Amino acid sequence: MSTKNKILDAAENLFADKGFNGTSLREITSQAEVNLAAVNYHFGSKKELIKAVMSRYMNELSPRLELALTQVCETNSPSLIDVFSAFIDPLLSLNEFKDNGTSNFLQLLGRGYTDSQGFLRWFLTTQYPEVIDNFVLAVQKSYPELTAEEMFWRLHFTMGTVVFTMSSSDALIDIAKSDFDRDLQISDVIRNVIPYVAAGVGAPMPKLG
Amino acid sequence: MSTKNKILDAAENLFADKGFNGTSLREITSQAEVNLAAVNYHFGSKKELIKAVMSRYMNELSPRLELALTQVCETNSPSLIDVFSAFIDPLLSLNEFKDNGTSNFLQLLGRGYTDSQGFLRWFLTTQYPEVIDNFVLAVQKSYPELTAEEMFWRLHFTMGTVVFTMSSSDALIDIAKSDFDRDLQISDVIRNVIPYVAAGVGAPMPKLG
DNA sequence: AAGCAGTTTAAACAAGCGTTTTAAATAACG
DNA sequence: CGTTATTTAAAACGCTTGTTTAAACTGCTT
Repeated sequence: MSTKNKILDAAENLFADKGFNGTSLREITSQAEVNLAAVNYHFGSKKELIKAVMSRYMNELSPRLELALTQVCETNSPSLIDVFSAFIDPLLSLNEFKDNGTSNFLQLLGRGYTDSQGFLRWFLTTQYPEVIDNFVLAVQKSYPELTAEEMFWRLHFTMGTVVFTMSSSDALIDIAKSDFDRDLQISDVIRNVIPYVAAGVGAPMPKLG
Repeated sequence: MSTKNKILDAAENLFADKGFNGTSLREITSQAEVNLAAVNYHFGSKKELIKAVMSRYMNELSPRLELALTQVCETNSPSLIDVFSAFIDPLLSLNEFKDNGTSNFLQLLGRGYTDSQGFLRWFLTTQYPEVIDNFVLAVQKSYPELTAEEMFWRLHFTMGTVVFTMSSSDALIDIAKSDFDRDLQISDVIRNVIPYVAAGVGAPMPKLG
């Protein structure tokens, strides 16, 4: 395995676990068993390393997500459950791409929105806008009465639900084990959250105030 | 104003804005216009300062929330909208307690769940368990079919929605202004999120798999 | 007025951070 | 094989972090 990939793998796991600010380059390089200077040699800076970690996933996920959402749009009358369910397979496919891929990616997404004052949000929305566009189109098709403004709010609420849930999914899975004696995985958490966000996005439009 | 309170006020604003990890004691003391060592003198450590900032709000909020939720439980057949609406007044009352109180508190809550690897979650759930208990009781009253396990998940999803939304509420309000020409405040965001979370928690129980 | 606890101050501490620099080792290629 | 380019290695850089120290100052009581 190349030094570059060893760094990416170690960085990904540590970032997901402890956040970007909370992970030092020395932790990364010592877990990757490479020299400290290798990060700056291969990636230039910590910030560029973060981008590289995210890009590796986005480049894998983005086309699959685009395809799945396009297919949903082409069906006759997709429900919101259908729209959100379109995320399942592309997300779970990240597990074949890499161990713990799904979990890591979703946790990284969560970190990126709260750590580092939104620079990752900027990065994702400017580098991968078509993902959001496709998603908005799919939701519009299944809930045409939703105004653009309500849509904006509800999509952001959904982002919050998913991202927050995933960034603490390890703790949730632990609690589910101890409190309800359930052995769950990240895929179960994803399937669990879908009815929730679908109902949230599908809530009736509030009366005009 | 006492040094202690100057520190608490400055710390609160900076923590809400940049997170706990992202804020240094030197930033806090220079904004508070007190000496650096004053933090350790009055609070002992940065961690204790974080607790103090949160406690100041929780001690204000907790009894009001308890009262409001108890009152909802006493009504005949409360809807989930009623339950979540019970949060509005207690939360907005924090604005009288302090400028930007509501916004700051909710953002701090969000920070506390993602920064610092969940120590704040531990602190809140162990120090203020009655808030959660009351909330669970109220939800059970308005949706008795919900199993304890489903309740656990949905309450956590809700926490995620609210906490994430609030931690990025400033950005959301900016977007609402530029995209939809709306001048919103934190109270509008709260009112906006209620139908969403109420619908999410109220989603039909999924079929047994 | 002296003493004293409570508070504030400036300075220093040790540790960790991202990054850079140096030199040595390795690989690629004519 | 020899030369050039790439990659690794160890050390140091300058800076920031939370915390501690010891001295100075404050306002109050005896």
